[in-house]
Amino acid sequence: MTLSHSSFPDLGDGNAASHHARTTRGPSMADVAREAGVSSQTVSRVANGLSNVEETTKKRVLDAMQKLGYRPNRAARALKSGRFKSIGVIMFTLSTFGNMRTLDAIATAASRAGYSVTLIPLTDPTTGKVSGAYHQLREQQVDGVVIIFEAHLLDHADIALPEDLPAVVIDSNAGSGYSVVDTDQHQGARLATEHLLELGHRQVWHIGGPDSSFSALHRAESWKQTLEEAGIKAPEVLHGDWSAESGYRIGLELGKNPAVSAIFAANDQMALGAMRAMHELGRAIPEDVSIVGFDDLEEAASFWPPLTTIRQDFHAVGRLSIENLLHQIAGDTPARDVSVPTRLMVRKSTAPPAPGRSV
Amino acid sequence: MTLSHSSFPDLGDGNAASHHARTTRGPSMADVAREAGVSSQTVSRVANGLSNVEETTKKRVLDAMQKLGYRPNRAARALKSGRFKSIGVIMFTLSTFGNMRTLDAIATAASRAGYSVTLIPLTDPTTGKVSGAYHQLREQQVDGVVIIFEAHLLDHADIALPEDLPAVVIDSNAGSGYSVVDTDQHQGARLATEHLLELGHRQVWHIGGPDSSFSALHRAESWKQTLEEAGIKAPEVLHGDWSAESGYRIGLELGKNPAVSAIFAANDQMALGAMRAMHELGRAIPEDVSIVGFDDLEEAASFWPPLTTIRQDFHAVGRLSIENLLHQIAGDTPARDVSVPTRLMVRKSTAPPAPGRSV
DNA sequence: CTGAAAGCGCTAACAT
DNA sequence: ATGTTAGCGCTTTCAG
Repeated sequence: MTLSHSSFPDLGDGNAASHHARTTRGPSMADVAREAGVSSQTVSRVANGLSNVEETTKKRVLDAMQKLGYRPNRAARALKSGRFKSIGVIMFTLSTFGNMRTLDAIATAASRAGYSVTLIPLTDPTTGKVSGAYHQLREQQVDGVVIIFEAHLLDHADIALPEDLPAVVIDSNAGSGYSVVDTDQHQGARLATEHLLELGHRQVWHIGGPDSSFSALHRAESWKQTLEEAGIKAPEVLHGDWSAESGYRIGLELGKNPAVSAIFAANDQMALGAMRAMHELGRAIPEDVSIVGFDDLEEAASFWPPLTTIRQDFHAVGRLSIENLLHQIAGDTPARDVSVPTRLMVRKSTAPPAPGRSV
Repeated sequence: MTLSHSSFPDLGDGNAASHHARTTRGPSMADVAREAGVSSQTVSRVANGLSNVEETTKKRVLDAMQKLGYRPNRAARALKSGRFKSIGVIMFTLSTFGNMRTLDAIATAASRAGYSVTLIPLTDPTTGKVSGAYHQLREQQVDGVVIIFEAHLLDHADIALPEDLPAVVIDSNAGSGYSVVDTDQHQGARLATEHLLELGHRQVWHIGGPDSSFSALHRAESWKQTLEEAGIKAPEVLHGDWSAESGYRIGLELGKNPAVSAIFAANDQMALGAMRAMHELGRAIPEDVSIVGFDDLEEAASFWPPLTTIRQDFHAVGRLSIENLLHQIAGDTPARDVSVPTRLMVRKSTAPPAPGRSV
């Protein structure tokens, strides 16, 4: 592996040892134009891939660009055109598995389309409050934004976007006026619940996310509905906070009740916590109690026992968000709401109930 | 929760229903200047917080800004000044816990300093190859870059940076000419190994990361050295690929050997995989074999049993990178290399060896 | 198909 | 302490 500084093609001399860095400017269109013996206009046309340039001229320009190592100046382009080839990502926290997967996909899809991605952290680190996103955005110079929600952090937040700024929200239920891209929470929760029911369990308990989260809400709703369609009255939702710790706490309660044979946790972390509780309580998984998670973390297959869970396609969510946003930027009207299906991953944490153990 | 479009302060009329969005431009310095009855230069001075403006004038300008809802145009500023108030983050994959945590800290620290963060995905998604970072960067308009390494992906990559571009590399051993900020891998691995030794284990096996990774290399070196200092000849390193799956595979081998009573895995995922292997093999943790990880994932405390591991302070790594980079951008010469210490988190996966079991 | 002119919004350099 | 001038590198508009 090497990692080396390389000098600029057009600079043979030593460093300026100046105080403020980045004094160097690369070649401009004018330089290329001079080199190629054309007007800078023509260079611009070539740079933007416009059609009406003769082949031979085009080649001359391209050669000149190559020779000088020309790179367009985005600032100048933005200043003039009002477009930035940049999309902003507004998020509250990066440190969740789903968000980072999604961001990864966003970055990849955006870069493929020639857009750069700017992170816009919304919580003002100094005050801890959500601060004027609106103003931030006017300043940030982006052509559109993707908003990744952490609903439970948002109770008191108004995110007011400039009216003409294309936006996509990644979260179910974002409300008025926005394109929404999200995992199909309903379908996922139904898959999980039906799996347990089909195994022969007569009741399924649910460890839910915080009740301020829309994803959590939808998963709980769908779990309840699936149960009711099977003629089962759903028990109360036990609300965790997505953390393994909270799943552990709730799992301890649930585990003490011998009637509990099947648990659907709203994410893999809480499922992990619940499994730990069962281990401590001496309840065997899956013999005594079956557990299903949601997300399919990388590690879920290595939990003990390997966790049956619902796989979310975060990559698709990210990719489709950008697709949608790019359409909006181009002035098209894309599909308003996009729902990404999930898949049930059956592993070792679920099995039919032990005979005579369930209610 | 509300999420609403808000109209521009200076626009009362309806939408233009135009094709290409973002036709609206906010008020410029000239507008503010007119409103306040001063020259746009004075507005610029106020906007940049320069000292030499009279209080009353300053207030007039501030009021005008407020009234018009003025926001500076970064593109114009960048075009003129050659500085962008933006830092680039070059990374190969977002989808690891550590990288994400680090990125989070970077975004926070940068934003606090008034810098925005631009993601620069280095692997060209279309070709899958590492493509001209150099050119990307010249185009991206950033004042500096933080490079987050995944060394094992980098075997054939030359990252050539413009010579005068401030840069910080997050990885031990990055080589020539760069500021390096990283977790103190040596200290961490020593902590882990010593912990096992102090418990009374006579030998410690090591599940290492891929041998193309510098972090993995350093952890392995330090493990070996610690062992040798205790008069123990270290066994061969078993190389995984950071995944839980690889830890499981290696754990299966290790577990079959009754002499193995203590394992140090180079990350928590591999430790998790090794634990799964022990469970399947019927080797009790920690009674039969002790396991130590590295990273301290959020979930590590909820593994079964809760994992003893080395906590990395990713947040500090991110924050210090930005600190260092900002110094460079300002023209100062910051500390060249920064090492962030780790902490041993003792949980339930380690214990003294069962009597008569170790070699 | 190509070029000339104008100006996007800002700041650096020089007046006053 | 404030204003004037010039121009960053590009694209848009209009002429040829």
